[in-house]
Amino acid sequence: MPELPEVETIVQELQEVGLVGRKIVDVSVFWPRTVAPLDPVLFCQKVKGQLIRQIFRRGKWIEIQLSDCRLFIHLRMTGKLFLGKLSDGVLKHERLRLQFDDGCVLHYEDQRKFGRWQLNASPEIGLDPFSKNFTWEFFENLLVSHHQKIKPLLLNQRYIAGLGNIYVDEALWEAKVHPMKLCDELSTIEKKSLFLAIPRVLRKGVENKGTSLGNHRSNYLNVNGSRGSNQYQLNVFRKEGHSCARCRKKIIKIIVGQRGTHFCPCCQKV
DNA sequence: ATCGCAGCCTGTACGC
DNA sequence: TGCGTACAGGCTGCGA
Repeated sequence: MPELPEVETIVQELQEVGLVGRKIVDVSVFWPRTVAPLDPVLFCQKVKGQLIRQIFRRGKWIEIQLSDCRLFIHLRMTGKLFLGKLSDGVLKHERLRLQFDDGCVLHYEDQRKFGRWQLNASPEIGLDPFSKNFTWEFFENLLVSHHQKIKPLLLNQRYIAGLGNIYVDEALWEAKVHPMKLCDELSTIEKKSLFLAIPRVLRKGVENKGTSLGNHRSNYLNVNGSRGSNQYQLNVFRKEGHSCARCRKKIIKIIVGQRGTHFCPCCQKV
């Protein structure tokens, strides 16, 4: 579920609520696979007693630097972090919790159990679109050296880290590129437009504190339980049947690389 | 190298 | 109302 803007918002909020500097005095793992392949008992032993030094985002990963190890969290589809109190009972979908020295608790909820907490195993992911190294040369070279549909390439975290289904559809619409167009067949104009659109749609997502679709609890929520507002700014994602904001033709939905894909058949031609 | 599919999970929406 | 099916913002591993 959470893509780069949602994870960035979560990391910012974890910093704002003062997680940095706190000491972890206890750890509970309610769904063992969350910390796989590590044994939950071992995981608790290693994390217990450590101080939170710093919190970063790397693509869709949250990296928490502890006194003498690093914690990498991937929220996948339904992972959420909430701050609570020691007295809180175990929440319905709570899979893990960290307890701090001041009585605060960090709850990790994950309805579908896909999320992962890893110790030290640094994820092998590509360039973050906000990094200095995300240059036109890098992007252009990436596209011309692969013969595949543009959308699956943009979703591949080994190349570019942070884009997911929502922001890829939005970036392709902004750049007027058909999601099934082969990436080594994009024109220079299309490649340049896409190169600019990717950071732009992500930046807008961060400014709006993420996209919270629908209204049930499996959707993305910020650390304080509030919703982002980027869902009100989307142009194509889950907008099938709506009019394109540019040309007024109907947005349609197809499947590309096994993922629901929304685009304007008039603005985005193969 | 790339593609398509199953699998990992739970819950919701929708058709009958 | 109930049941079955499809689908969901992610990612991996497998065979073709």
